[in-house]
Amino acid sequence: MMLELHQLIQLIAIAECGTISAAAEQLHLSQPALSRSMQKLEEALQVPLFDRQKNKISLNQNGVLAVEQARRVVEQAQNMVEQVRAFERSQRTISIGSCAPAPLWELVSLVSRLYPTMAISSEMQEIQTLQTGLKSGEYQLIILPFAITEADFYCVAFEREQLYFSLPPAHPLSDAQSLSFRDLDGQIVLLLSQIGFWRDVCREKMPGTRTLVQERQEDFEELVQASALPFFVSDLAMKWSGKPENRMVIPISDPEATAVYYFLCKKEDKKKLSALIQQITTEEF
Amino acid sequence: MMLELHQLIQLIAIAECGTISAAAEQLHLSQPALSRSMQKLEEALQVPLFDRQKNKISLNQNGVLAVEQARRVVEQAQNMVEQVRAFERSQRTISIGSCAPAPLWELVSLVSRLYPTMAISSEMQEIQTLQTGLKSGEYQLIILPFAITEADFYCVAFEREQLYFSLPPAHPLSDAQSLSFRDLDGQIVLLLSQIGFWRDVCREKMPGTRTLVQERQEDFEELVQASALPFFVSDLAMKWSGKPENRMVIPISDPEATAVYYFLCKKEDKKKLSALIQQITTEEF
DNA sequence: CACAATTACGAGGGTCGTAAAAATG
DNA sequence: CATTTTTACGACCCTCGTAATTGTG
Repeated sequence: MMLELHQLIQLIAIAECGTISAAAEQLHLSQPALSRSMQKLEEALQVPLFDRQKNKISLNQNGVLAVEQARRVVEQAQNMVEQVRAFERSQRTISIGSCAPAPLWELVSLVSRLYPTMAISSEMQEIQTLQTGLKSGEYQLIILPFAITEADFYCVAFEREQLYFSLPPAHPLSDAQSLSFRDLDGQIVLLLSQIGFWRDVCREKMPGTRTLVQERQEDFEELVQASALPFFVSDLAMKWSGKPENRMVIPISDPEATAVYYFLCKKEDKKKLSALIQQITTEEF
Repeated sequence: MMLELHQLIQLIAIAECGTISAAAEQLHLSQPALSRSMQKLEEALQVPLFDRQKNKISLNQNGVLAVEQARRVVEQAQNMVEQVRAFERSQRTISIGSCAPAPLWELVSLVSRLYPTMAISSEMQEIQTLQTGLKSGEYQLIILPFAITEADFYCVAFEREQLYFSLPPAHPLSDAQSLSFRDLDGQIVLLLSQIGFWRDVCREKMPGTRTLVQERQEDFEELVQASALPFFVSDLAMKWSGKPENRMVIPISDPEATAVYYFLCKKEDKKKLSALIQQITTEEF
């Protein structure tokens, strides 16, 4: 005779339900089946767990202890299942964290082509979170707007993004060859919420600006069409989605309007990601 | 599908044996049965655990993690079995510790009459060990040669033992009415090894005496018959085993030759042992 | 060719559910 | 009389072992 997990789960159910009948129902099992199963458990333990009166059954002191112990065993087993599943999942997914949306467009497409069997999970996060996440293994690779030198990290330039103002033709500054953040500071500007670290740049360089932040892409598009408000575009955004219609696109001259994205991964993962790294370092962006 | 303990045990066996065949043999199982069982396990976990080459099987990374986790689960389960069994055993046994053999004769017989369903385990131990053992629950009741007052303990006098010298008639002191330890100090004395704290009394009161210590009762009896050496008896010993033949029995006058044994148990156990305590406190010894 | 793993298949053991019995409030 | 537990019994699922297949060193 062998102790089995399902018996422990049943024991716990009985402890929680009070009667065998109730527990059997909860377990989608017939009453007699559960009754016999508990007899088997007592047999396996070689210890009586219940006080049996013809009509009623209740845990004796052994039973109370056994339930307590069984909870630990079952918890440990559930823990095992979770851990193994999580590990397996992590084995076949590449988690990407980025400080901005644009690099993901290129990177996700690249990764999915190079590692077609892998699942890809990508998200935007605070720069600090990205770094600790890379260290902890939450991310296999991250995109930062600057290079960092850390012993465990491999770091290489990935691509460049240039920010532009998008202005309606009627806008007083729409014929400028170039503008700075200051030129539009104080005006109302349309913004998408999911723009990562650009949000911080915006706050810093245009502190007097009221921003209309749109959560949803569609709402943003709607407002772009309907309003004459300025907003931001970038070379990468236009490469992927095209130039905004009926708009003047004017480069922003501040150095902060140009981002160079760096690709980072753990050095121990360099081998696994070698195909990707090769692609990045050789490809022309 | 349900994770089961026997599958985890099998997984561990495979990890330890290296091949399914070897593990199957160790588990007294056929090779195909074990092979299928592991397929079921992978199904239950929804995670592949093995690298399968037509002819060879080996744990993959998931498998290595799973084995590690499985060990914990199985260990926890074994631990559960042990704990529950130990508890059950402790429930139906009364453990008695004594500083000397004589009180056990009466006490064990008393306990076995009063609690016929209980198993009795009795042993002699150092006084210090007895006290800590009572506190830790290793003993339900102990016998000490003195009373102690401790908050958690219930303490009551149990019985009295008076020590005698047993001398051959030809011994120079054999006609004395009474003797002290000093009177025989320096002579050779026969001793049984299992006499508990009397051994300490002996060492202290007769420091110059060489003792011939016999481990086995039969050897002791043999020497008693064959030699003319003095040895000890007590009123309780004589009550249970009779007077030694062809010997003079002479009381020892030192106060240390009289022991008053005290019965101690945890106050929380007083109720369980009430029948015994009633017997002890009312009975005349 | 010995050895290892998987697949196929029939036998047997074990567990299930239904039905019945016994006991209790 | 409803509720709860246990026993009895037949059905069925599941796992086992044997045998056969495939592949490897």
